[in-house]
Amino acid sequence: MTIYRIALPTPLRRLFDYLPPSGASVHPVPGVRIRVPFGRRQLIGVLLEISDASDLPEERLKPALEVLDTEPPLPHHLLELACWAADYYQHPVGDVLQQVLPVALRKGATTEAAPQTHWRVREGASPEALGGRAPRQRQLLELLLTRPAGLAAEELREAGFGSAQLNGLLDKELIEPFEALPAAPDSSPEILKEQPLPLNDEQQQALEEIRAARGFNPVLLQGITGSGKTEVYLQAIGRVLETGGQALVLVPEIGLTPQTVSRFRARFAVPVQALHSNMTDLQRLEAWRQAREGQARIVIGTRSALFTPMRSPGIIIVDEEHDTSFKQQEGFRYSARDLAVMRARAEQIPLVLGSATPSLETLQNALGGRYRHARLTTRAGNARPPRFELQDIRQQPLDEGLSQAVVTRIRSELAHRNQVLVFINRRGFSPALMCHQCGDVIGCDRCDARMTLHRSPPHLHCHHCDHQRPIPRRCPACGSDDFKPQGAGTERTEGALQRLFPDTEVLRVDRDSTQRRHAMQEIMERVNAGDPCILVGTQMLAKGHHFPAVTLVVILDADAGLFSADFRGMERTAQLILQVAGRAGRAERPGTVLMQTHHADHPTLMQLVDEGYEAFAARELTLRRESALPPFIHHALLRTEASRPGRAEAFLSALCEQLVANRLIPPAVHWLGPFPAPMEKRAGHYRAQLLWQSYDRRALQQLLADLCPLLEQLPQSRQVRWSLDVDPVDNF
DNA sequence: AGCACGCCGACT
DNA sequence: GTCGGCGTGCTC
Repeated sequence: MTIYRIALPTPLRRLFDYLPPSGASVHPVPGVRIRVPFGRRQLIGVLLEISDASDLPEERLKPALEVLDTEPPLPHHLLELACWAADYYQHPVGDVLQQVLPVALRKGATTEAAPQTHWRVREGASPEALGGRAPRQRQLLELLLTRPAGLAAEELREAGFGSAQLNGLLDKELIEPFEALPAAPDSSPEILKEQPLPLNDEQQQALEEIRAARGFNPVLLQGITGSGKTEVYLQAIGRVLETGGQALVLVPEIGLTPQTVSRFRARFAVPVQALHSNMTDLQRLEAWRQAREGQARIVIGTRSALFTPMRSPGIIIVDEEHDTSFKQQEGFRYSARDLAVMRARAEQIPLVLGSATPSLETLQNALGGRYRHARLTTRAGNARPPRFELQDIRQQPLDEGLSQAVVTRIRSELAHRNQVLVFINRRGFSPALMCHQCGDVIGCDRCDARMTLHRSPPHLHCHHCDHQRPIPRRCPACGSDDFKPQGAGTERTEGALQRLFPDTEVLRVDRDSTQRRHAMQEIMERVNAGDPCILVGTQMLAKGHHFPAVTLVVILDADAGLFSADFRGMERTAQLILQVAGRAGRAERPGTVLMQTHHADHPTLMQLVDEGYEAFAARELTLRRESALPPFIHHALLRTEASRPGRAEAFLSALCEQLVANRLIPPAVHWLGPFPAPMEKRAGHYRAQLLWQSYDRRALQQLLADLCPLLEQLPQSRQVRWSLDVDPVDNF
């Protein structure tokens, strides 16, 4: 008897047994997709094992319907990696495999190249027929005349032609569509399109570290902003391309800007594929396919691109490795950065983890000798790093959050025709609306949180559950109509600065102001024009873009992360401050970073400012070691939520009792809780959590493996939603 | 997760 | 009388 053991996209943590499809003679290899009946519907799963027996009686087994692949879509080691990750993150393997494959494949598309619409010039057609008008149509026609084999509609769109021109030429019967397989991208023998930049000694040293060992070779590339990390990436990739290899580049979610991609395309003559969020399912599939076939030589993408198969993997680069967007925050809570290490090991290739402000996890691995450590400490082209100043605002009068000293500095910078960046990590007008009569603050009905006041358009908005409502006329508690906004967000700061500097353009950059299509592009054009202006914004300003004409960066609320309940608060704050600081300045105009604070004598803040990130990180690592916190100890956080108060906590208590009763907790594992989540009520649900910790990863894994079946069996589990976060990046 | 079954309240 | 609320059970 032959049994197919299949991983299906359900939250059930097990494989399902099927009989081979009727009429099957040769059995497929594990890894192929199979369509099967499942209850009353059909699902596409991945064959993981072929066995000769099932735990179920044969009459309960159904035959599979159809094998969809002749060859597994994922190469063996990626399938293994996905299964390993399912195990490690305690996520159902069927769901993991589902997420690892391109959407189109989940829905049953073929991995073979699909025909696409192409356009070519009709026989005998000539540009003369167009006369003097329609210059764009003429350009398009001329382009097509140079390509007798035709061009894909896709390529034409990329070249800037739309349906207007195509329809125009079609109407005149000058061109015709036809279906064809996508052409393999140009495989010119040339690798470089432009010459590499000369490297300084540190960059040269870094490049040598990356090439120092054959096979798996993880390197932390720690380089301050502007030190030329990207040039090191490019040259490391160049070497890989020369020997026929491919490169995978992972960037944070906001980091995948057209500029990033164009820098790679400008350097290399080889095909560069970017996987970005506004591609259609079929476009993504085609990019994925080209990577798998080895045609795409460089693949750039965010977290999910980690699982892109490559025919000849040569190097993996994780840029801004400290960025938390590499960790998926729901469902399959994997860390693409950590799995990149696993993948590079499996594929025996070098891995570069790049950052100006490495995560303490990665830094500790480098300091402990598990990764090589290359440092870039000087800015390219003699540019000076920005100078930091703490602006003590204790007892100072503040005008809507702005101290007099800060206003004066902004004025002086603008007078020198420079640009100013004001960073405030809070959107909206003000984070709280208070009744001046009774002191009541308007809270969200569904969360233990205050509602943020927005002025454009005027409404109250809960940033935790997205609930919105109109601003009440009268205080719900006392009936007064005398409200006072408390604290400042970007909208309020923008208004205050516009009032103080009426002749200067104030540009706000946050999620709200950039929602409109091309809004960010328009702002960037204004800034790039170079005229004096003030940029006000959230951390959106800190990522992706560089502002060479900015000479003054003001951090309005440097205290915000200083006393966070999360032990990672200080690390995040330091990374954010340095990231914002790095946006400013160029060679001839060094930048200043002015930090408004009530804690100008805070030792950590002072150390960060005076001695830099590495000294800060060393101190922070000592604290973490002494307090038995990650990266020295390993965490797994069990989050629960229920619609009735107390249920989530009771569920966790019951779980603990069971675990203790069954002696399932290894001595090396300790736990904290259950306790209510820091914001107990959120989006109408009451939340509780339990934190597992251990110095011994294996012991922790052992416990987690026993934990999940128990969680599913607990009688309360239908009333409680739970999720397990292994190696959480925020403990909330 | 889906999807069905099943058993009690306010509607035409 | 039925439409539909969501508790419970199952998926090879």
